[in-house]
Amino acid sequence: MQGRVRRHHRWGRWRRAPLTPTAGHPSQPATPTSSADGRVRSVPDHNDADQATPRFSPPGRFPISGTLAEVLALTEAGGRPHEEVAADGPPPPTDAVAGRVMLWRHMGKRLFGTLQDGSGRMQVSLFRDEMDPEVYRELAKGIRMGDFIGVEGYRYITGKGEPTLGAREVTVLQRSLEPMPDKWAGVVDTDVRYRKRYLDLLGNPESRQRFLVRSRLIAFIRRWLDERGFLEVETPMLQAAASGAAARPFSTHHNALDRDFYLRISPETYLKRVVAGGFDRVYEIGRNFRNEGIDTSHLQEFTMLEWYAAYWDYTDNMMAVRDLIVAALTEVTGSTTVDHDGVALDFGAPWPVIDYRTAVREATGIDLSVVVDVDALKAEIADRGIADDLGDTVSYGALVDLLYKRTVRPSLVQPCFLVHHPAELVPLARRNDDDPSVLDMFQVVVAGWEIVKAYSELVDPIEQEERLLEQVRLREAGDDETMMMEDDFIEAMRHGMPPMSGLGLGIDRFVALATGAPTLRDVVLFPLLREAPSATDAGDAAGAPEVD
RNA sequence: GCGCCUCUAGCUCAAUGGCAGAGUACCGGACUUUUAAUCCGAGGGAUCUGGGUUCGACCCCCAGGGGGCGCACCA
Repeated sequence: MQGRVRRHHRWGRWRRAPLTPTAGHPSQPATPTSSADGRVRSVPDHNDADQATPRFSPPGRFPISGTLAEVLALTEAGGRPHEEVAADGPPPPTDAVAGRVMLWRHMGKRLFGTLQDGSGRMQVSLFRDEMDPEVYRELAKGIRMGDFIGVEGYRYITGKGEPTLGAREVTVLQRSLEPMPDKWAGVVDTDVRYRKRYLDLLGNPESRQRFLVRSRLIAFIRRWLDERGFLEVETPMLQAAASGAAARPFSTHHNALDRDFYLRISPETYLKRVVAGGFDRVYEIGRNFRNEGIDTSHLQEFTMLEWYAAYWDYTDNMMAVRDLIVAALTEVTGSTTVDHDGVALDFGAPWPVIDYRTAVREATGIDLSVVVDVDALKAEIADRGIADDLGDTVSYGALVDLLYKRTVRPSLVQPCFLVHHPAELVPLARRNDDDPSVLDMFQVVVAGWEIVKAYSELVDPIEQEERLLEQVRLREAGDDETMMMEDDFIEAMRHGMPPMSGLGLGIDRFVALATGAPTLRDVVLFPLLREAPSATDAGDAAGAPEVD
């Protein structure tokens, strides 16, 4: 890495004399135009990287007849050998393609280049005998990796069987002033991969594939929900009270109102208000924000799917989400088995249903149906040496959660349903009719990752108010991850809410599992990072960011 | 926040405490079927920063910065 200031001293490539007579003169920009015979276009060049404006006027559009993948398929299907196609001289162009030059192999009187666009790659060729030799020379010497070009040409198959577009005209669309990533190794430095994601996408096909899968997966989920009568809605990200999850929020400030707001940690209570308004099935795919630590399975802003269905309970959601996950995996990967860190996760097999308190008892010997208050649970946890330093944990729910995460969750590898969490864990969930100390709730846990959380919703305004007041008491006692009271939400519930069940699915984690990505940062285009060191800071030279 | 690892040419990586190198990219040249083309030649370095030890530091020590992993926190 180097600072901007020094770059121009290193790079001689642009100090070369311009290749065309008019290319170097600002008042006479070398617009790429057809040469006299109308067959090939010349190569405009920059001759000085300090010149901010390119000294040619690249065309603003280039009509293509198809993507590289499309033209490649046509060529594969109908292409004939070059001797045959060009037996009576070079044939007229049949296709027009455009893309970034990834490889440029010059071999004297002919050259082969590889273009890349959003659909893939395709080889193009230039023959000196099929164009003005001077223009051929300019193209052969002037095009560099990273440049964008448009090629009009004819299809043929090379002797080695490679479908190729033989160029009759080449148009330089825009040039690259910076070098491309190593053409074999790509970008390896993770810092560069995250900060300059465009280079990662260009040079690392597996990264590109991951984001393709992400997009397809989200599109599939929308389609799946739309087909089942769900309506996509949007609810506020700026909220007066952060609610719907146990997490610390980011706060921000509205100037005109002179009032602080929180970035939402969950859309839950707003989506329930929408259901109260008569839209029986709604969903939202959007960003949630949580002010927490950074690791491979947590992001500060993450994408969550939440849906709510009136007249469903949590068992309806168990069936629905399993169907969705299996269908989505099949759609984007063609399989119901994914590899995670060398472990094959089989979503196609039955998902066992694991009772939360039973699992905790089997893992620790602590029976949560007997140990029901904070101090007793603390003592049990300390006695067994499961965790120390519990002094600042003030709520029973938080302790239970900690216990589970330490002892049970890591052992849940294959997809499973974890059900009937203790009632203290979620103040918005409905209690079980037979055992009010647990919730009608489940999570889907895979590889120790919670990818789904869902429950039958509490729609009784009286009980809801009581349980949120308990959260407020816990907050006053020092638990900073409780939910806040929302009078407006309670009021909506007092107007009446149908029985319903909601579900949340962590899109980032699902994508990471589907693509075998070891960290969530690999499935987010621009993950939050520390501030890049500034190029203007005295003494700095490493990792200088590209500010332009 | 704590611990461990890491940072060398644009990129990917070498270099017992003794003249900082290769591949690739870029620049010049050769080449009529290449596939990371090949071959010949040239240029390119505050070895992340600052301090220290030493006759001598990419290398050892201290401090700082970026990144990764683990722990903690959390979905």
